[in-house]
Formats: sequence, structure tokens, C-alpha cells
Amino acid sequence: MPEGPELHLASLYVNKMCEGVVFTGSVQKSEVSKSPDVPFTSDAYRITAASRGKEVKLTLTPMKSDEPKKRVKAGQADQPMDIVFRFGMSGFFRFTSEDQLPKHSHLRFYTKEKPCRVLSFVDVRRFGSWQPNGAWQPGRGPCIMFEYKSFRENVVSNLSNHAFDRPICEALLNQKYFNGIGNYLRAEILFRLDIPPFVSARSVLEGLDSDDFCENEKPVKQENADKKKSGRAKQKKVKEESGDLLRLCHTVPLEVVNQGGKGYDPEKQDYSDFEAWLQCYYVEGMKSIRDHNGRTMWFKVSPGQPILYDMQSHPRQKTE
DNA sequence: CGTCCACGTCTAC
DNA sequence: TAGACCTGGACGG
Repeated sequence: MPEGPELHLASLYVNKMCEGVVFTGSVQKSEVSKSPDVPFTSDAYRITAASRGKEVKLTLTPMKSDEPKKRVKAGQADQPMDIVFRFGMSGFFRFTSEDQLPKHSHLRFYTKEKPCRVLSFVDVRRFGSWQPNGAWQPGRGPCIMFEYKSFRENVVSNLSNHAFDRPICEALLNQKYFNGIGNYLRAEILFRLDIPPFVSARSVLEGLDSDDFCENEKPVKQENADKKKSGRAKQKKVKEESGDLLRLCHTVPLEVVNQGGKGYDPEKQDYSDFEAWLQCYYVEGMKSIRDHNGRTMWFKVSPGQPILYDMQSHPRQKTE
């Protein structure tokens, strides 16, 4: 499942499926999982979810006892517990009956009904992880989708950092600054602005404002408010028409969220909408190359652009 | 049968 | 800056 949009859709899924549902007992981990046990037990508790960038937080909240004076049973939680999940390459949540447990269900929450149902964290490859009593991972930046203002400020005020020495396509995967961007989003975002993937991040980002003046229909800045010009005219024009790179880091993922469904997941039936939405990643006629970390970067070569890399064409069979 | 590839981190040399 | 960590689908022989 898992870039920012899929993590957020997962949190919406949990909140929708678990609304009004009462869970009970302890939290079960699969035999094979190496993630920590979740030391939480309650006769009756609820589950809610939130997302931030590429993480999801579940909150387990014990329900108040009918008899307030009665002491909480030994071993029973009386305080909420947060569990923070990262999804690796294949994590997602599923809510099923007990006899429909998905394969690779590695953490399970059981409802109080009979027959009971189960909220599962499913993760085929087990690159995902969870942390009981967890918090948002320190060092990950603000969410590209839901903390847009601080996301922008964090990038613009740290452009001198070595992270921005990297090519823009690699910097976009740095979760300290782009929490929620992954491999398909970086391709789609750079494609929209026709930015060559291996130009230096700093050269693309310098000159951007920490405030997005395009947002909220604010008037475009005074033409001459900025002195140093010339090369910036083109950039400013792009910004007026479709937003700058940082704005697209916000709006492109939100397009996927607004599609609903499950976002990126070729195994699912409703993958076709998402596939149709992709303009670059894995698209016929686009080029791909390994970046410095061995990740496949998808991009197009614009007419007249110099061929800087040893590229190969990777045509895709359109299933439709 | 085999090899390659996949939405991401991690830690160890 | 390699690998390590995993399963499984696609595709080649």
C-alpha cells in the first residue's frame, strides 16, 4: 500500500470500520513477527486512527466501566495506548471475520461480538513495524498532506543542509523533509513540472517562499517585489499556473486521497483508477533509471533536453 | 525451474 | 553506500 496517501487512507479505513465497535482482550502477534509485543489488555476498548506522512497511529482507548467504583481488574489497561505503525513495502489494515483472517496478518485486535471480527495489520514482506506506546518518529518532518505550512517552512529554512546537495529525485525521498513522498509520488510530482530528476535539489528549491502565496486565492506577489530576477521569471510563471514544487508535494498526494479506494495496490480490484491516474510512474513511453540508492526513477525526456544518462525504455502493457 | 522486480527503511562496514 | 530484511508475481528457459 504505502506512500503518504495510502497511509492516510488506511487511517480513514480504520476509523470507518471501527466506529462504534468494541474490542476486547489482548492484542495478538503472529508467531513469525519480530516487532514488539503489545502489552495491552482490556475487557472493552475502542480503536481510532490518525496518520502523519508515512506513519499511522492507532489509539486503543479503554471504555469506562459501568460501575465506576469497581476497581480495574489486574492486568487491565485503564489508560489509552498509542501504537505507531510504519508500513514498509506492503503493510495495510483489514477488518474481517475471524475465519477470513488474511494471510500475513501480523498484529490482531479482536472485537467483543460473537462471532468476533478482527482488525489486522497485514504485511506480506514484513518490512513494516510498530511501536507500542509509540510517538511519531522523531526526525521525520511534517506531513506533506496535513501539515502543509510547517512542511514548507521546514524545507525552505533548511536549504543549506547537505540533504539538498542531492539530486531532487533523491531529496524527495528524504523523510526528514518530505514525510509521505515515496517512489511513485516523486515521479508524478517531477513529471508535472517537467523537472529533470537529477538536477540538484537546492537549485530547484531555492527562491521558493516559505509561505505559499498561491494558496487561498491570495493575490500574486508584486511583479517587482523581488529584485534579483531574470532566471526567476520562468519559475514564477510555473508557480502561477500550477503551483511550485513544494505545493505539488502537497496537492498531488491529496489527489490520490481524494480518489478514495486503496491507492497503490496492484493486487486489488480497484487498482485501475489509480493506474489511470498515473501519468509517469510505470507508464508506457516513460524512461526509467536507477538512482544512487538503487531505486527506479521514472521520468520523461522533454524534446530538446540533453540525454545525460544511459536510459532504457520500459514500455508497459496497458491492461485496459 | 530460475532471475528480476516491487509502494521502505535500517545498521553495519 | 552497500547489504539486509521478506514474500510473491511476472516472465524466461
